[in-house]
Amino acid sequence: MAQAMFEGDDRSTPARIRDAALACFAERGVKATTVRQIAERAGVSAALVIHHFGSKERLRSACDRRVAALIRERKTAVMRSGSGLDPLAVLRDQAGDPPIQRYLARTLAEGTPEVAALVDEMVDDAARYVSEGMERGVLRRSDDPRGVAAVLTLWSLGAMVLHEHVERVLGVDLTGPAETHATNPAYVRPALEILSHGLVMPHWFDAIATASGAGDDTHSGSGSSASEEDT
Amino acid sequence: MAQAMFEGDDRSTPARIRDAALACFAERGVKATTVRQIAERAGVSAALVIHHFGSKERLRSACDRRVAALIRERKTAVMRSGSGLDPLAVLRDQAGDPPIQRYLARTLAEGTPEVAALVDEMVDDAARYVSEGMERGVLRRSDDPRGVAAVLTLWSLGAMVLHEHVERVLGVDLTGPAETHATNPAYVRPALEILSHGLVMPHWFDAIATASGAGDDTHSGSGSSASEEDT
DNA sequence: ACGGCGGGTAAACGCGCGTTCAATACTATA
DNA sequence: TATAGTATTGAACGCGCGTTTACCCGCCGT
Repeated sequence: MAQAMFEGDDRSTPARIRDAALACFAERGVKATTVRQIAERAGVSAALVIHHFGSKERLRSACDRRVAALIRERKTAVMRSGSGLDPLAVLRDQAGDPPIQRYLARTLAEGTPEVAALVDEMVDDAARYVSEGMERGVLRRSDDPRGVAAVLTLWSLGAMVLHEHVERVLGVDLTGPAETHATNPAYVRPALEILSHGLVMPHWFDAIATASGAGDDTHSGSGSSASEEDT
Repeated sequence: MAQAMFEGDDRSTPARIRDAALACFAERGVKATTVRQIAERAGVSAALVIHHFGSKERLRSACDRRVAALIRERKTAVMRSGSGLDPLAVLRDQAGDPPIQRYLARTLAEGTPEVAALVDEMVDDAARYVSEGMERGVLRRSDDPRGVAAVLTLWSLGAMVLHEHVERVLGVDLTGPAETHATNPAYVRPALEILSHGLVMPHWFDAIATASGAGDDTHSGSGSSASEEDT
């Protein structure tokens, strides 16, 4: 009874239940959400939730597919508009309701096949966009454009999963609406700095790369000490 | 009875229980782990687990503190050895047992105060190391060294949380022992490339930065369209 | 010898979960 | 109007959870 059906709610009952589940999963996580909570939010009985979806697990799967569908739908528009480098751009401006970003932040680490497929698609899209950017001279060339795209995508999604820490450390809520963080320098500025100018000085890069064996695909063990690499 | 006590196990019973819980939490997650599973793994009864720790939640808190302690202990050694730029370096080489990395990967997104404090410390350490690197001319200068360090740390930890996706996409297990991935080019190479050479060409960086408002701390709204920025 | 005490346990308790069931309200077709 | 079928429900079921209880046993000080 917490959120009874509005008169003008034209969604079907299964759709309303699914959206209620989506919101609950996003707020509390899947395991911490009970079927009764979902039912209450959708303004129906717990029995009806099971009647329409068979089980909580299948409802969760329906939510996964719903999120994937919404993102795919939005993706074409975003890529057409030209900012395909940023996987988070696809997630932004989803009008916050249903809360897709928080749902993904909760689900990305849980390893469902639907989400895995979605991540794979994001990497593919990013790879396409990175390659294109390199050909057009916007991005620096690389031997491994797909690797670059993958790392880029995973870093972005990782930051989204850790949004709580990002907010505490930098004061930026990555799961909020775009305008609250897309122009917020606290996160964007350092990220842009790193991605454009780079961080390590070129001279030192060579030393690090050869020492860690990453500068040579057919590297020898190099028997190095504790000196490590990457971020 | 799955893993009864060895004769030569000199750990106290509470310590054995805590380590068993650590392993279970790392493998299955906290909510999915039952007190009885922990008890069985430690070779004791479920009642004894509660007797020693009061509740499952306080046992979990003890695990958090244990992990934090192990990392802090290792930290000084790693920083002394000179590779403080990489927060993952601190997590590596923990001898895999107990599985600290997987525990953190599970816990980083769950928002306990102990882990939050640990992340804050990692950011502080990275900030110190980044500033030092800039002064020594190893790293490129920045107006916001702490922001750079924070983004770096969060990207690394995010990749660790998404280790499952990293492994599927790039074939690198970030939660495994160091030698399996520290020299694996699939992840390290693109990451190093981005961090050293940068990605976006300098000429384009200015355009992006001003368009997104990140190039100016006292920026005007710029009323931009869908064109976004960052990773 | 013995009493108490701390480590340890088996059994049970109560709760809340996902799910099932039998019955009711509603709607459309014949 | 009768009938079939679907949407929806309250109540209950069974299970497994975290936790509690009552009890046991071996050791140590006296």
